[in-house]
Amino acid sequence: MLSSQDVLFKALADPTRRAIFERLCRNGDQTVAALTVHAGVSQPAVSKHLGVLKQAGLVRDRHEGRQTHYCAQPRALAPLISWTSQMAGFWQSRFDDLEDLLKRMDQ
Amino acid sequence: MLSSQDVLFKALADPTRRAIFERLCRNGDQTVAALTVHAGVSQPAVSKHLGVLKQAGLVRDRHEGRQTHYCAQPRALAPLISWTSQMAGFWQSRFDDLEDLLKRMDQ
DNA sequence: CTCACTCATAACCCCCCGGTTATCGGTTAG
DNA sequence: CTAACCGATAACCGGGGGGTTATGAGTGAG
Repeated sequence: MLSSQDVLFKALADPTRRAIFERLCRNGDQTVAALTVHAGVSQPAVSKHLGVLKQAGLVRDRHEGRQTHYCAQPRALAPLISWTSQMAGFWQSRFDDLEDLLKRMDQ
Repeated sequence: MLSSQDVLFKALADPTRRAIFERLCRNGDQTVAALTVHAGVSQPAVSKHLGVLKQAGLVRDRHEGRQTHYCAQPRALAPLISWTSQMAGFWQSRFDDLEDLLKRMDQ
């Protein structure tokens, strides 16, 4: 079983891929050619990265004639945010428990 | 140059490593042996993972006799949270711009 | 002092992943 | 219709990363 966090973290672990996603978030709709210009890698590489991002639900594609436009789906970041806040939450709650314990000891 | 997000995403991209970090967040201080029991991999593998997490600032180690205790540092997740909210923010601002444009067109 | 225990490091292996070039299917321009 | 363009797929390659076993450094127990 591979969790949704796993897919997201793996998809965003690569710098090139993260840069592509970032660009789509900043500047909105982009064709593959436009993304390739700034990616620093070949067009097939960009296509592969877009495939991974699409599998992770981070982008959507739209065909328009012979071009393919991609756009970001930041909503897909939700599980990631959820996980991080959960981690921070666990830590906080353990801290609260300790504080609680200290208070009870104080009485 | 490798950004702090890069280190964090790469560190958390591996399921075994994420599980170790998660356990440290949930249950607090753990020795290497204790972590190894639940990790599903050998002790040297666990040590390597802990090394990566430590490099990323996600854990701290404390030597106590011949044992080494590790504890989570969820504060290190900050850049990750920052990045994700930034991505969502860009999207939101572009949305706001569009709304703004529509309002101006409406006049 | 010696032996057992805990963890880190070394040395090695294999597979996955990110890159490349070559090519193909689909689409539009001329 | 033909030729050029756009993007995805195929086939291949090299490096890195996660796994293992073996061993070493440091500490505590007896």
